[in-house]
Amino acid sequence: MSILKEKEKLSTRDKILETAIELFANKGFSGTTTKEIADEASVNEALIFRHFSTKSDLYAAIIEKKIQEEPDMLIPLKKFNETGDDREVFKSLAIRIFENCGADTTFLRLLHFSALEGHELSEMFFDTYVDYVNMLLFDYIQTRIKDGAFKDIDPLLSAKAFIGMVINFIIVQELFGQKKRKKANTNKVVETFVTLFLEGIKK
Amino acid sequence: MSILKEKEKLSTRDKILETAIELFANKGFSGTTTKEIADEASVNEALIFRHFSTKSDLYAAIIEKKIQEEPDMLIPLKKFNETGDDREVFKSLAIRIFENCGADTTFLRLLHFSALEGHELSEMFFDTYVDYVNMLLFDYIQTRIKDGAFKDIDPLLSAKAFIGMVINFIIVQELFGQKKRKKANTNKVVETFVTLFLEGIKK
DNA sequence: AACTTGTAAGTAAGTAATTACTTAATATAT
DNA sequence: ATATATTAAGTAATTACTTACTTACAAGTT
Repeated sequence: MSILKEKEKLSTRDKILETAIELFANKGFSGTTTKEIADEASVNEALIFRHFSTKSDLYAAIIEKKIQEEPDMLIPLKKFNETGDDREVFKSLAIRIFENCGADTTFLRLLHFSALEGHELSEMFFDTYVDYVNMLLFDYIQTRIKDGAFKDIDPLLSAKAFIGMVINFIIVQELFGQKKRKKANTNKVVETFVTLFLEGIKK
Repeated sequence: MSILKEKEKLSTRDKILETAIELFANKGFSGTTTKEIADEASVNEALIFRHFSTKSDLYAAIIEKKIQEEPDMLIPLKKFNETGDDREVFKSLAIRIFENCGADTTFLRLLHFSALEGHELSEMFFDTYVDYVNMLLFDYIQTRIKDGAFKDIDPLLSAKAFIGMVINFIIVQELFGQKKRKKANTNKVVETFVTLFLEGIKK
């Protein structure tokens, strides 16, 4: 396995972390045992507790790591002011979200498990991603309303509407998605959502 | 507690079921112990296994029960043909979804936990609710396109877009929602979403 | 009424396996 | 030689689930 080969190069601590990320994302916190993590990482179980004092600490370290990783999902939003093309802005945002959440379910599953299982860092996790995207898009929409390009509609709700269309589509496909269900053409989905939204909000 | 008083009237089997629903919804399958269920239901732990041969069987019984309960979320969609008012149709659907998912998080949490934890009945659970609503709305939109009232846009994607806006809003508020975060005015949210969507899809 | 019988409801105490976590000894590297 | 990495073998507590026993209650027979 290429994954194993990569892991052999990693430090013990990182082997534990990477394996734990996979397992916690797949089975949640209480569904994952420390023995399982150790076996999967080919590491003695006691080493987990040498690096992280408790199982909860390991979980917290994982979420903190995910929080600190600059989510490049947010990059296109920072270039908002540079372009005047609404369609391009919303398209690139949607595509970024698809690439970030759709390609690998680990992130989405981790985020959902942490919320459902009520982890203390779940709130921060959520704020870093979902809330932050909402605020950036909120700013953009507000500006375009002031420009007179968009209708005088609640900018935060509009932002949530657009994000909701995209995110929920991905969640249904990736989190609830069955094997048999065929994946949709991302480009067509994005085009349709952006058209629908812009036709609805443009003056 | 009124809940406890109600439970006293229930049969042992129903006491177990109701308590298990609460606990599985709050802490997931692997996060809930049979002893916990027994204690919370004021029932001897052995009785759980008299009624359900395994913990998994109990979980399956719960999901099956939820699946069989006619979801009244779907009622307004069946009256689609009776009215010609698009705005009223989408508004009543959105309000229904808010009432069904927003009032009590039990259902949403159960649905999400079952998907994340990969329960065998999760797929059927999903189809009964999410997929079914999608199909009903898909039919309506398709009809309105043929009527010439809506643009010639992909009807399934449009349906998913609208449902996505609403559902994701509720999920963020109820599943990820923190105590401090103030709940939005449901009516305003629905009005904004329906306006946005209809302006986008109407010819 | 009294007694037997059958069946379901309920319980206390146990099972073996697994849990998160520890300890104390050993290997390795500097 | 000193510090660090790694390990086998433990710990007490908890897990899902079982066993063997008692109680409750209704039906049938005398």
